Amino acid sequence: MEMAPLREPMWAGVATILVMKLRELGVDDDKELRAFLSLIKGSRTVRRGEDILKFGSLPKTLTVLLSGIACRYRMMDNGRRQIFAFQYPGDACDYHSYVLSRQDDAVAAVTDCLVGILDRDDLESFLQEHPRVGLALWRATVLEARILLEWVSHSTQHSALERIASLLCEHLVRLTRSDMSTEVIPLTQIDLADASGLSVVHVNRTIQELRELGALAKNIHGIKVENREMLMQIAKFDATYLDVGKTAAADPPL
Amino acid sequence: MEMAPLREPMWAGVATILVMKLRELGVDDDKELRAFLSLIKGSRTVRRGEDILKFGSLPKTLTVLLSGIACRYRMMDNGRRQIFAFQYPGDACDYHSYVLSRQDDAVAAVTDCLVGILDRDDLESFLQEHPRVGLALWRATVLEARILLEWVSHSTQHSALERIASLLCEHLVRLTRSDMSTEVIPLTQIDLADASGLSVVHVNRTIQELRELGALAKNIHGIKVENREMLMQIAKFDATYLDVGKTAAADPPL
DNA sequence: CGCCTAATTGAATTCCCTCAAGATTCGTGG
DNA sequence: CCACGAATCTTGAGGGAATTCAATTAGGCG
Repeated sequence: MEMAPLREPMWAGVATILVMKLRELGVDDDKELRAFLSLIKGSRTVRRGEDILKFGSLPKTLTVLLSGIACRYRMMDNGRRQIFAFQYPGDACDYHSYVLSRQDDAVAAVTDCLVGILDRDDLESFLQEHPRVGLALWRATVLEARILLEWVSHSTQHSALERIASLLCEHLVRLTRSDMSTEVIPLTQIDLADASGLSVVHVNRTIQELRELGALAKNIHGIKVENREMLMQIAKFDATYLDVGKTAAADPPL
Repeated sequence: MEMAPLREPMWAGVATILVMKLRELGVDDDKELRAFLSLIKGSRTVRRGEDILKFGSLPKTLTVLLSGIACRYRMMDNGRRQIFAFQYPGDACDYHSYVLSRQDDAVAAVTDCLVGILDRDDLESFLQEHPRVGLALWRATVLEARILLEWVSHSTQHSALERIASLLCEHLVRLTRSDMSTEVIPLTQIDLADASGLSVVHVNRTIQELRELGALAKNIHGIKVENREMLMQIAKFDATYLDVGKTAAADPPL
């Protein structure tokens, strides 16, 4: 499934997403940004449902998502799939395996995806010379961990309605930020079940309740948000956990 | 609560724990290790139940745990406490707030603790010059995230018995590694409830079940492991998630 | 047009929660 | 060293949210 070599690589336009991401994470030196982009050695398309990274594979590369939505997951003993994180354009797929040299979970394409490939050793020496970029990637890891943490607190203390609503809000925000259509949230109810830890049956009933309440559109297959405000309210959603803190703490009067 | 200035600071002996930790995380240069230790500017004792770091505080420092057990937590709307992570000697208390400049959760002492304080700016410039240490701290963050991830997968897919057993196994391993007594696991059933997301009542019943099964000691107040093997088996415990991968992938024949 | 995946519905069950009251232990000060 | 209050642990009963199992319907795609 190799791409034909192109003079203008197909990810040229899409690289701006990576730049945006790194800027958000605190890399503000244009030279560094460009240098980082030049680490991308190739790209690969992955169709919906296929694995981007297999469980247990030895990582000689780092993979970044350039377009589409992916998820990090693991198959449990009982045959169910547990999704730990969703990934949007600009997110790296396998920070964890990069720093731990171990691939303990797999990454799959939730929609059709385009991914970029960086060489592990290239990146390593790059980070030696650009510790600021290293810090940025570290930040990205922590942000991902924060999302997981948010899920944990939701899953133990809140009702299914709130949890599903939360999950949908998160995707709504991340879709918007990635300039993707928010017309329909491109997740199946099975995806939602695997991510929330609820059964598919109950996810279905919850979705129906959200439709009944008017938060989601009725008579439609797929998940379409009808009333964004209402959904946010049901989820008691607060998007700050998705961001690097540019709040008060960032610039204290020191 | 300032310490009297001592010629031999009381954390002198305890510093070896930090060195061990950093070695595990891949820092093998003795000079770097020593330099890192010299960043510790002071220490502080915190009594069981007190906060080490308050929610929302502006971090000008990084705090490392030198002895005792601590936990990262957040108070939920409904008044319950959700514990996200336990910390053992050598662990930093607030990586997250360090890289995000934001303190979104609090840290409390589960047992009496001694913590060391590093200056934020000192550390920042140190990391600029020692990117390898930065990578090590990044690794530590990822390891912490891995533990959380393990909890997530357990909490959705497994029974209370397995979950509590898992939690206990984790502490057993971490106590052992920190050269602390494993006679009694120094957590209350309330701590376990806050960490697992189960109700105290149900934690209690689960503990009793574990006692009945012979995994925990009977007729004892506090939690004492009677049969380590059995507990591991009940939890289907696999400790690899607690480690930096020193497996096959770490030294490929390149 | 037919297959496969996804969505939907119903019924019975189970695990865990809440509420509420007691028993036990710990820590602290007298 | 003992006593008292506070925290922790224990026990019972009843209820509810989400699960499992099983079957059916609807859509998407070749």
